[in-house]
Amino acid sequence: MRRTKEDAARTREQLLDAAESLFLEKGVSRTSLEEIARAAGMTRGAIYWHFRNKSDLFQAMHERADLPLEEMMAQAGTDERPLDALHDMCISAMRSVQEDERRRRVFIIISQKSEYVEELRSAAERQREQRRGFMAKSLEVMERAAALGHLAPEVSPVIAAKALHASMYGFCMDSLRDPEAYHLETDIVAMIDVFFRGLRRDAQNTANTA
Amino acid sequence: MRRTKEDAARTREQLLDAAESLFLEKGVSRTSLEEIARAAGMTRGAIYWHFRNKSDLFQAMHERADLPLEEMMAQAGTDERPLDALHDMCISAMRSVQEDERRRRVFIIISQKSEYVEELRSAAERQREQRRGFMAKSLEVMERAAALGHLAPEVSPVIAAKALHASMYGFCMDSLRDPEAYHLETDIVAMIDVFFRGLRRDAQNTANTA
DNA sequence: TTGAACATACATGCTCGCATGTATATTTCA
DNA sequence: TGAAATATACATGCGAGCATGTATGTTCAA
Repeated sequence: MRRTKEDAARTREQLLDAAESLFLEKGVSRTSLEEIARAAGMTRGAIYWHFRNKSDLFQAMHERADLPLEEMMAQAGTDERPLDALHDMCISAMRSVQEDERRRRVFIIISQKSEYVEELRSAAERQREQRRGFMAKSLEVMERAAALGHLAPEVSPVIAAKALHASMYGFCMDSLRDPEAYHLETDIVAMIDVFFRGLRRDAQNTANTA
Repeated sequence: MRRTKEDAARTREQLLDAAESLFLEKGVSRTSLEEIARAAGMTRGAIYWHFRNKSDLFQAMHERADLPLEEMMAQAGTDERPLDALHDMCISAMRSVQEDERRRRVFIIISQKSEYVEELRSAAERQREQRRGFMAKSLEVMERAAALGHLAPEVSPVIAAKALHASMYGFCMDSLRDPEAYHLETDIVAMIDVFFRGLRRDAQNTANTA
């Protein structure tokens, strides 16, 4: 009954798919490994072969839907119009969350269907690191924007960076909770525009936000 | 062993206190009723006397820390400077979350330590209603602000209301995750200022934000 | 003395982790 | 090259612990 390497890799993916569906539906803690295995057409033996335990499985599911924010940020860091680049990057990020089914589901799971306590400590720390990375990068961008005189003088780069993260997080959460009410092109983009309006020195510095 | 009514009421509060602590520490699903009872110096019998089950207990804990957003909003609705009133109301709300220990803990529990699935369905719906109420009220305020010409013409009231909720939610979540980095007077107020900068027609309409 | 406010006991059901079984790939070596 | 040796990819079974719910005591205030 032993499968080929490709079969095994496929099994692994199926287990992750099943976990994703069940976590989304019933929550992480209320989903048993038995259920996951059965949904994937396997038994628990398969899970214990591919993953050490439930936390490890969760972690793998999480990593499979990772959003490369750091890289997207890095690009904005060198642009001659930092705020415009950041603005576009935010839209891209929101788009990737809305359009990538898997990513959207995993985001819902980590934000609404799991409890961040001992068992998922490493996952929580991972998210913490991502936040720190985002903050650090966006702070760089804001400081460049300030140096170039694009940032409103009454807005400090640190506050701008913190506000950016909080707002983007909020946009993301609200749109996940009520997808119908947050259409990307009409709502999300407009909300991001409002936010950046608060950051810029004046209207002249605003790029074409058609 | 029968207590007086006051004793019983106190027992109930102690049970809720214990649940709060343990939910925060270990997550809702990983906390057993046995643990809660013992932490309160009781047994599970006491819990089943005061509450129907775990969900009911959770609900009670949640209601005990309710934030009267609706009422706070209603006040802003009649002000002659709607945006200023809303601005101040946001700061008040954030302050009450930061200063009320119980409210802060319960907010962390509902946002990070619980899974919104079947068992907590009613709690989730309750939060949903709160969001809707907040949205509706803030939309009214934004429409008045627009009618008075205080809102920037390129910002629609609907978008303003949606952005307000998302941003406030984000501020709240970030400050709960990393309280040290979000001091109310220096950081939170400044972030709220940035947001309202994006809403207003121009600087002249800004109140004294000393 | 009755019923409110608990305590205690028990039945039931689940889940995890591990240990072991087994059939098939894959490798190795003559 | 081909068959033995071994690693791989699971399936199955079992025990132990734990959580919930309920049923039934027990005690004391009113």
